[in-house]
This record gives sequence, C-alpha cells and structure tokens, in this order.
Amino acid sequence: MIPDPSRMRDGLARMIAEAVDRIWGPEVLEDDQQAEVASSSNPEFGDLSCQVAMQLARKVRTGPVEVARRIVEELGPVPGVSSFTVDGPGFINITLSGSFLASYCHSLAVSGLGPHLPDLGAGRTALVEFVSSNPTGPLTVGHCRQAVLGDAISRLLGAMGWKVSREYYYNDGGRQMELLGRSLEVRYRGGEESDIPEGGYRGNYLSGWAEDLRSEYGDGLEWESDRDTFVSYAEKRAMDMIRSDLELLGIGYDRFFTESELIPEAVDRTIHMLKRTGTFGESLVYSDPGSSNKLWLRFTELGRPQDRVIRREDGSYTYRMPDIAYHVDKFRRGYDLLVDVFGSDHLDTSRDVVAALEAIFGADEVRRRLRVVIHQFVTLLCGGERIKMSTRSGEYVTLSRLVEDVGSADVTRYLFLTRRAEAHMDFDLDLARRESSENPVYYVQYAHARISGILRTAEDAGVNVPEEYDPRMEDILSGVHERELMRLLESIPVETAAAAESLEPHRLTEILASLATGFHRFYQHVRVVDGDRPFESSSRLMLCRACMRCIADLLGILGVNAPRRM
RNA sequence: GCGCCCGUAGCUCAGCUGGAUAGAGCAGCGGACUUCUAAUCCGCAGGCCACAGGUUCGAAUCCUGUCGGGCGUACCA
Repeated sequence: MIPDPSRMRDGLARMIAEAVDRIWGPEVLEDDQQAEVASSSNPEFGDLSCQVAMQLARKVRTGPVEVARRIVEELGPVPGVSSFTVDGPGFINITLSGSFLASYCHSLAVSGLGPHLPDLGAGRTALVEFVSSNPTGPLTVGHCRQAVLGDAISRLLGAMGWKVSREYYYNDGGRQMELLGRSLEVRYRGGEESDIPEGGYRGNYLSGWAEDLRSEYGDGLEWESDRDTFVSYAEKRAMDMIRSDLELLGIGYDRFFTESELIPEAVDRTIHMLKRTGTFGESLVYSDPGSSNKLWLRFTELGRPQDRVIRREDGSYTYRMPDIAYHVDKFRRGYDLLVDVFGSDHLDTSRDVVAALEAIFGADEVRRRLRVVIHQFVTLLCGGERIKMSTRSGEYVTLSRLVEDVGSADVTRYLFLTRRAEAHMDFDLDLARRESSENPVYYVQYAHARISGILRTAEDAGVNVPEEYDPRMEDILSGVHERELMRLLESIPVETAAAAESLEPHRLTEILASLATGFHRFYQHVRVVDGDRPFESSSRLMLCRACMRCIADLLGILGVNAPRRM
C-alpha cells in the first residue's frame, strides 16, 4: 500500500478513538471528529498532533495530561509512527517514521500530488457559474478577480475528483441590451454624445463597432426598422470581447447560457411552482393591487426583508425572476454541486434567489447542493490614486489593460488569488509592476525552475530517481534539512483538500509559499548531485522531484505556469 | 435606519469550525555567491490582533455592544 498522509491521519484518529472507547467506554466521544489528527504547528511538537485529551479531561474527571498518557499507552506501537509524546497542556504529539515519509515522497516524485489528493468528488458533477457579466463592454478589474477566483475554484474541484463544468450566464434580452444597441446606433449615425440615452454606454469601443457595422451593412440602418441588428451586433461584439479578455487569463467556459434560452416557458413554470408553494394557503406569488399583469413575490414569507416585483406591468420580468428560473434549470439538470461566484453587489439578489429555491426544492436540498461564494470588491490604486470603476461611464480599467500592465497572466492570476474572497482588496498597479521581479509568484516559480536545473544536472551526471522505492533511502534523508522538507510535503494533500472543501483557492498560495521557502532553505544547505555518491544523490533527487511535482501540481490548480527555466 | 463583509507589523494581507511563543511578502537595517540558477538564504527591527465586556482550562479565532471602512438596501443587472 502506498503511504498516504490523509489515510495515515484518518487511521490514527480512528485508533485514538478506539483507544478512548476501550479505556472509558464508547459513550465518551461525541463523534469521530473529536479525535481528529492535524498537523503540528511547530516541528518541536512532532509532525501531527491530537487534542482530544484536553476535550475529554472534564468528562472523564482526569487531568488532560494523564488522559493523553493513558491513550498513548493504550495505542502501543503504530506502523509509520516513530513516537508518541505528551506535551504541554495535554497534546498528543506524533512523530512520523522516516520510512513512512521517505516512501511517501518517493510516491510523490513518481506519481505527483494527484494520487494523494482525497477523492472528495468521487466522480460527482459540479457546475461553477462565474463572471456572468452582461455583455455591455469590456471586463474590468472587478471581473478579473471573479474570473480568476471562479476558474481556480473549478480547477480545485476538478483536482479533487469532481467533474466540473463552467458556465457563464447572461441576460441577452433586457433593457441593458436595448441601451447598448441604442448607444451603438448613436455612434453609427455619428450622433452627439448627448444623444446617448440615460443609462447608456459611452465607452470608446462602441465607435469601433459602429465603424465595422457600417462597413459590413452600409450606412442605411435605422433604429426603428433595424433595432435587432444593432442589439444583436452589439451583443456579439461584446461577447467576443469578453471571451478574448478571459482567454488572456487562460479562462474558458463549457457553456454560455442566455436568458432567452429560458424565456418564456422556464420562467412561467418557475412562477407556477412558486405559486403552489405558499404557506397558510397563501400563494408566494400575488398580483399587484393596481394591475393584474404585475406580479410580486412574497419574499417576506421566506425570511427576506421585502417583497419584490418579479413581473412588470408590460409583462417583462425583473432580473430576479429569470435568475431564479435559471437556478431552477441548473438544479433540474442534475448537478450534484452548484457553485455561484458573485461580487458583493449581488449578495442581496443571491439571498433572494436562494430563498426562492429553498421554497421550491426544500432548504436541505438547497443547502446540500448549492454553495455561494461572495467576494468583496477590488480597489485599484494607480499612481497613488483610487480608481472607481464603472462600465457605463466609460471610465474604468479593463481586464486586458490590467493584464498588459502587470505584464503577465501568471502574476495577475496569482496576485488575485493571494487573498481570500471575503477580504477587500487593494490592487496597487504600480506595485504589481514594480515588484514583478520580487513577486510571490516568481518566488514560487523560481523554486520550480531551480529544481528543474538540479534535474538537468543530475541527468548529465547519470543520476536519476529509481522507479521503485529503496528502503535504504530513509537513512540518507534523515538529515534535518531533508526531514524538514518531507514534513512539509506530508501536510500538502490534507491542506489542499481543506482548501477545496472550503472553496478557498487562496490557501494554495499559502501552501505554495511555504513549500518554496522550504525548498529554497533546503537548497541553501544541501548539495543534491554529487558524482561520487550516486545513491545519496539519487535519494535527495527524489526529494527534490517530489517537491517539484507538488509545486507544479499546485500551480496548475491555480492556472499558473511552472517554468523549467527562468 | 436595516442586512452582509472587513478592521492583525510602516504598507498589502495570511492565520478565524477555539489550542502550545501571532505569520508572510514588500519597505528598513546588517550579513552570505570559487557551489545543482543570489528572482535565493541567514539575522535584526517592527504587534494592547480597532475598542469594551462575556463564554472557556484556553480567545486574533465564538457571543454581545461600540467605533471606523466597503457593498447592498430598484418595477437596473
């Protein structure tokens, strides 16, 4: 059996729980979680630790240190563990054996991180919706964060065994598109700035489209008769622009889903469902007292702050309604997991959508299958100035401009992923550019490139990593620096799984930084390739290769390249 | 006003389903290249974890309140 950190931890937790059962009886532990075995914070406390003794002390009326001692005594020797100690207020600290760590690292070196990541998805399907910006102009810095976040979450789930699809949903039939078409038409006929309607779009990109439109269709188009041409042309150009912006970051979708694919059947059906689900015999949907055509949804009945109009006087829907119908559609399509990635400006709407879904499918079902990630806004600092972004005014920093200014998709992606979604983010453009040689990304990539260099040197010297693990390697890797690096590698699969479970890709940047530091430190102290000592070289090379595979695999999950030379 | 998010080193941020001395990058200061890449490493300095209470054997982490900042509070999306 391949040595594996996750299995080792689970196994130890189970053994500890069983030991507790044998000593104090099965009713003492509330659940298996209580005996959880986690990474130790500090090497002097071993590799792993368990704090169950401190939690049990009161219940079994024994001091925590004594509780820990009895558990350790009951455990006896465990394969893969070199020692158990009781430290501090009652921690059970566990030191893994050199052979366990070395053979695990051999597996990493040969097969990479993949086989050691827990199969959380187990082939189940997930749909990740992100960006979903209406096609009215180029994507901005704000979308950039969401794009990178959604893509990284998708990759992360994919790495954990989920079958992931990415979807972009947009409204192609609403008032916004009408305004966009109208704004294009003004440019097309060479109208004045003041002709652009209230709420219309003023970006320069529209002039270019207008020119192209003229050369394609001539200059005889009229708003009254060719409305659809203007609108659909604008939509097409806008979506082309969005797609190519996303491509700059290496982001693609499995499907672009438009609102018109829903209307009218799906929306009507959804309204029907909501009508039937009212409590106290009262429908969730009710007509406006002043107009039979206008419909309200009784959100207050669902614990939301206020009722909302879902269908206007003229029969068109407000944005919440198709959004709910779209989510119903996604539920119906049978995905095991739905992930929505939204900016904080959509929080309120999202809550309403979730409330409506709970009314239709039941709260348990929704809680089990839908997870919403809300990220905070990005403030762009440029020349010490804060830039407020707005697509409509035409004043904004576009995603493509940003990627160009930062100078690299890798850097852009990585920098956006170093903060957790809920944290506000100041993105200092000057700093991103200026620091680009001493950037956290390059720090990590450099570790990868350095190891690649070692591998090249090793190849020239005829040193390689054997296909099969050789138990004698354990002795070579017993030095403090080797040991330290193996300890670090041991924690990676578990940490990665935790990042996936919480949908927090930023944790991978933390893992990568510590991995790179670990390697750089190791490199400083240990010579790997030594022509006179082939077995030593090969053993250490194995460790380097394990490290390199982990870095490459984790960077891959973030969508960042792992260069072999820098 | 109400709802959600945030407040940790000079700056940007990790750490938050409670645990053992609070971390990183940048900026500052001082060291280390005859070496598989110095885009590196080592050291120093820098903190009432916004504030006040509470729960606990134990709180940056959980609860309450206060003060700051962001977003939302549309028959726009």
